Amino acid sequence: MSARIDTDMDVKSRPLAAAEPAAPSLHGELLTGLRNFIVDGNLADGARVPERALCEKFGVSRTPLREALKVLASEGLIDLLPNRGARIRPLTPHDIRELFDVMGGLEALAGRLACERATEAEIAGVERLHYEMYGHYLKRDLKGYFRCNMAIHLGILAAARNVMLSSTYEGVSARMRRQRYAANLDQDRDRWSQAMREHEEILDALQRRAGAELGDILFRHLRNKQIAALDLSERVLAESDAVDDAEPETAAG
Amino acid sequence: MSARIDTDMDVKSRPLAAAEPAAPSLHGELLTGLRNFIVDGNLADGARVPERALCEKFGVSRTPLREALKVLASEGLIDLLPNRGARIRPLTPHDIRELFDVMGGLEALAGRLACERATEAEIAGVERLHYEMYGHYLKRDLKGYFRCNMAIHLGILAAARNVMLSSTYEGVSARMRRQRYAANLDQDRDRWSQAMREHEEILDALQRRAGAELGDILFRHLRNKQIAALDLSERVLAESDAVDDAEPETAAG
DNA sequence: GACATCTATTTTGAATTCAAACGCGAGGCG
DNA sequence: CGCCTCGCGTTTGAATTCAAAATAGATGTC
Repeated sequence: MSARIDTDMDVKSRPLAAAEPAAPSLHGELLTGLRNFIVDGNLADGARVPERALCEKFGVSRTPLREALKVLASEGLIDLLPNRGARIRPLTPHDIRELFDVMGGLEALAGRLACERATEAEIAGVERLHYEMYGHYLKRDLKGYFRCNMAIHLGILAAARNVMLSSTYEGVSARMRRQRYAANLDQDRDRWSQAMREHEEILDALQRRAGAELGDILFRHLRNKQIAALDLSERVLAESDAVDDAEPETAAG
Repeated sequence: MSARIDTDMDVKSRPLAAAEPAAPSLHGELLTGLRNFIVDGNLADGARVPERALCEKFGVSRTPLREALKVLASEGLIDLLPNRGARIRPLTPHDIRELFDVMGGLEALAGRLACERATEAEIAGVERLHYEMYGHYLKRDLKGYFRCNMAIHLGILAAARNVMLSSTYEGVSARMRRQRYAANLDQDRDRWSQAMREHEEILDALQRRAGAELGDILFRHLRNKQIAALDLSERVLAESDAVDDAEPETAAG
């Protein structure tokens, strides 16, 4: 349980230090900047989004800023309460479960498509990263391990050659990135070696171009990550999720 | 060939008939209304989105309308060209392929989750719909068939109990709905009976709660739909998609 | 007669403005 | 003493305004 779990703390009280004087406001510049600002955790969970302050920070008036907020709300990063402004959307354990499952579905899809479309070079690239990651695993180098891990998943995503998948993935990824449950693999050796074994299977299936199989492995891989992450987050938050399986959801309105 | 393929025709010349005087503009009302307006095909592919006219139609000023346009652009329904306004985003065959694959991934995920979480009643509901659909198939009742088909897929989605999955699905679904390649099943008996057989497998796997298997079937089901749709769309458009496999996509920026 | 250039009008993007809703605090009441 | 109500400043949501960019039209040239 390292630092970096602050769910409600001082983060928000930071005076929004005036960064660069804001570039000439290229079309999507503001949106991206604002999204990064939020994803990077500069605002605490549930905190009000200070419209005024952000206008100054980004050097724009409220009109374009509110446009960006609307987009971020549609992406699920913030909540927009009528007449009560925007707040950072806090993720409940239930939300996290959902996000991991969706992520698992997207990873599975990426794996399947990658098996159909990856070039030999791309597969070789993943293989190289895999062994590099294995090295980090042996040395218990968590940082290097994570870097390779992410590169592998991004490599598979890229090999899937599907722009819409990539952008959907990026959206989900952004929401998860806000959390940073830097899975405590170094504490939990079993999980780490299990993850490593799963990665062996991933590489194997990719090399055999066994799409359905790879998809299945990737989904389960994410499931296991989810379990580890929730285990951690629940241990930390000790926040019951009673409402969880309550609402059957009528889906697509 | 039936009607309803108009890709470029008179649709746009419609004078934007002033509909209802626009409700009291509940928070997301405008956005939803505008999205439906576009999804329903009231504007032709590539057509300019007439800001001014829509303001009148919905009874709002340009500010909230532009906010809505930004959101729709982020959803991929329209393109927003700097200083040149919004246009309806036309889907190339390449886009359609991507959409179908993503849809397949989402359906697969829904199926997998449904196997974990569906109640017996929900499975029974899908079973009922399945046999009703089979009846329509025997009678060659395309309309009834489609209705049941959609209900089955929505039923599985609902049983997956994942709000984020549902909303992602809805987003993709909306983009596809604009196309309406009312798959010419009545022309293509082979495809129709193949689809019916696939649905037998879907029901079977769901009843056995065989998640991975159901996911696989659903993905392939969508793949086959994709092939049929593209076959149709390409036959109609005769539009080459040369750029297709060109751009490897660096994914997640 | 076709093409290029310059001007007027329209459209876009963003700031400003304005009314309504909210939230906080003081004062009044039970 | 605690709770409720009223009023004031602040914040929000949306219309209006304004400058810059683009489009269309007119004019001149080759």
